[in-house]
Amino acid sequence: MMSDYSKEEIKHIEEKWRKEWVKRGVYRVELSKKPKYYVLDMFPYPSGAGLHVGHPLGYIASDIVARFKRLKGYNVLHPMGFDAFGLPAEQYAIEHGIHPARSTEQNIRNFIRQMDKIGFCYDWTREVRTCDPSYYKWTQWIFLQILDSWYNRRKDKAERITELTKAFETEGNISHPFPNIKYKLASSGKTVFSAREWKSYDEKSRQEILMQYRLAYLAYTDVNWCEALGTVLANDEVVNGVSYRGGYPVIKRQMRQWSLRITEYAERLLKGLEEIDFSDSMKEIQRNWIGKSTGAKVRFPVKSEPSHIMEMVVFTTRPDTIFGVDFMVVAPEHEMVKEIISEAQRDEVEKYLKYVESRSEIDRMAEVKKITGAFTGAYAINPFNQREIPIWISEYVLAGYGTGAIMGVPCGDERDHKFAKHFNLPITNIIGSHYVGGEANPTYDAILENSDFLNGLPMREAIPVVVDKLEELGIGQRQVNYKMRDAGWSRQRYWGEPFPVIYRDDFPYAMDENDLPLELPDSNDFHPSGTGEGPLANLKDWVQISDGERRDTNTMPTHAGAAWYFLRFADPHNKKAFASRDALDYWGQVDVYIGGSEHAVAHLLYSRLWVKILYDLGYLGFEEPFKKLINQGKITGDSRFVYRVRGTKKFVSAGLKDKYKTDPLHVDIKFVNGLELNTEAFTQWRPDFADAEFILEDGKYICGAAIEKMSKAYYNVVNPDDIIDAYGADTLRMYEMFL
RNA sequence: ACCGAAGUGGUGGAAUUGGUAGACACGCACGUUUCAGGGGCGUGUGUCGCAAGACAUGAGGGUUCGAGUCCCUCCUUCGGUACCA
Repeated sequence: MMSDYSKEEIKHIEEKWRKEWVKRGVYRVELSKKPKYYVLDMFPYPSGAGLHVGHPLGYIASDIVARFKRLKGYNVLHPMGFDAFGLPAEQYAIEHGIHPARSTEQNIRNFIRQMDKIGFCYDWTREVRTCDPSYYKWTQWIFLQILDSWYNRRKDKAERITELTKAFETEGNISHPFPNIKYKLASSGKTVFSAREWKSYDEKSRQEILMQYRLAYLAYTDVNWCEALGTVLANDEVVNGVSYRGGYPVIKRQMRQWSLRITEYAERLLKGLEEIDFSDSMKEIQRNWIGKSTGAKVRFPVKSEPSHIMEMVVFTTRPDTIFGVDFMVVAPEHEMVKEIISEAQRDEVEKYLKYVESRSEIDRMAEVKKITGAFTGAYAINPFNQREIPIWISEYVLAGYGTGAIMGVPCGDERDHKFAKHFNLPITNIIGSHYVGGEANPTYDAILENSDFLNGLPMREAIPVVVDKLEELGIGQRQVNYKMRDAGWSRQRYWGEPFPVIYRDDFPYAMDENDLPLELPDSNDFHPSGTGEGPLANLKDWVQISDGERRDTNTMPTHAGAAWYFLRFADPHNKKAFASRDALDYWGQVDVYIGGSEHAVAHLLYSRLWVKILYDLGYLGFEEPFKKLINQGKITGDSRFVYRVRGTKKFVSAGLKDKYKTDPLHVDIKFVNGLELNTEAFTQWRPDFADAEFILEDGKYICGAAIEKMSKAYYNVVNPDDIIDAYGADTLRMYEMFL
């Protein structure tokens, strides 16, 4: 069974054939008359740590599929590339002064070396890197196409902005209302305008209006701002409301940023799931993310001390419970809050707002048991029975979801119930014996009581009755709501694609396509500007083009380059287009896509979005990028522990550890043979172990063991290089597949 | 907290519809082999017990003649929760 070849011979043979493959170009593919097959791995982020044996798990599987299909006579596209923009390279640059371009280049070289050793049959002539100007030229180009588009709800597809202006010139926006229902015209305070009005607007007003429709648009959105560090932080860098580095307070701050109007595609992204072969759990995750719910929008008049004439709008999936509304809750950030506070409540509300500012969204959702809130002093009027309902603010209502306001029905909703109990608000029971006071009952089956014209109706049947009534009285309507929000597309970072726009009079205009790529300017200062803008703001000469012209100082997120790279592989060297239509038509969709389930929402949704937009605009013949998705699973590591006697430098062998009070410490598996620790190597590992003493059993130090996820932090990583050196590439491949 | 997935020997995992739990393999132990070795062959290997046997599929309940599989409650781990990739 086992070959009689030595390590050196194995190495020699493998190297010889790898060179031969490259020399003969055996894995190069071209367009042909043969049927095609496209096998793709999710391209890696080239981290400084290199590949560990977990990475190749999926790559080996796809390699086997590619080889199989090739032998079956298919023309197989099996490329590899690098998702090379990203935060870690930038942080590395700040800490070590090494330009991200250089560290990224080094890391990629190491990745390729490691992958080559494993003997993958990639067509390296097709390699793409998202940080390469010849690649991101087309990322920027696609962004400009998105910027130049709007979503025509009547045709249910994206169209060019010129189509919209044509409509405005003939009939105003009557057929195409503002996508954002909260938006009102600055000039009139209205939401509609006529053709005549449109023609009377100046350039800036027109652009302002068009911005409300564009699929890529500028708007004020929240960021995590850390005053002490003078920078915007990723959610990952914020832990319990303070910065991960340094522990400084972090607050939310509004910044003018790019967003993609992915919400316009919510329904199509949902429907598209039916025709693609993803696992049920994957589809479930995407469905939940999109979060479609049907219900009604209800308008309540508001009675407040400042006595503005106003109303508030809530979205509810349970309009049948409208007579059980005992309070209203508005998100603390909601713009109406400041207009309705009564004098008596002002101090309390402001104190509360200060508290909320310090809380991350995740904290707000996570700590549901902790009930907080403040009464505004204002009241909403139930439109059916004129009952006065107190309006509260509370962090459990999020501004971004629905209308940012809810109606509180304590007998039917557990969170509302806890809120009412906590603040001693009266609870109206509309479901009779289904509610006994201990906890809420979210049933649909109860017969309604205390509910005026709905009395005696089962709740399920009451829903259409009450919605019809709302529509009849003009105080509400049926409404489909999606939990998904538009995608924030600006990052205050250096290492990403610059936005190909120029600001004139503080308004962005698309750059000329012929001037792309807008290259990332060279820099040796990667520190944030301190003003909330990214490091690019430090490069004054680059930012300020002329007196009236400025560049955007943000860059795109890494999702941008990753949202279309599978298209570039079809025609990676094309200088005239992101890929030729011939190549796109031939290679088409990815037949099998292999990668981790952690990308279920971000990468996979953005890729689906970009493909749908390009399809709508006529650049593609298909609407879904990936026909079939396979999640490859994970490799666990076999960790080893030593046991330090608490408060000493003595380490006790595993068999004797129960005789002492000990703390387990991970020890690098390099120093352990089976379970036996190489104590000499261990003492040299770290300075603080240099004078370690060992309590041995049978003359040996035996380690503890556990199976954990493979991670550098647990010192249980296995580098594929070592396995290949010891056993050869085929052994690694077979072994991983056997696992 | 919410959404998703998963918990079966030392390990990877079998057990297609509710019908012999642990197939197959890795590892380990012992033996064996003109046996360099990480090779070959054999035996053993869930736990307790000398044995008969009893107990075992994250925990606890339930349905059933019969539950890893169905139902309820709970626990743990992993992934995601919108600026990590």
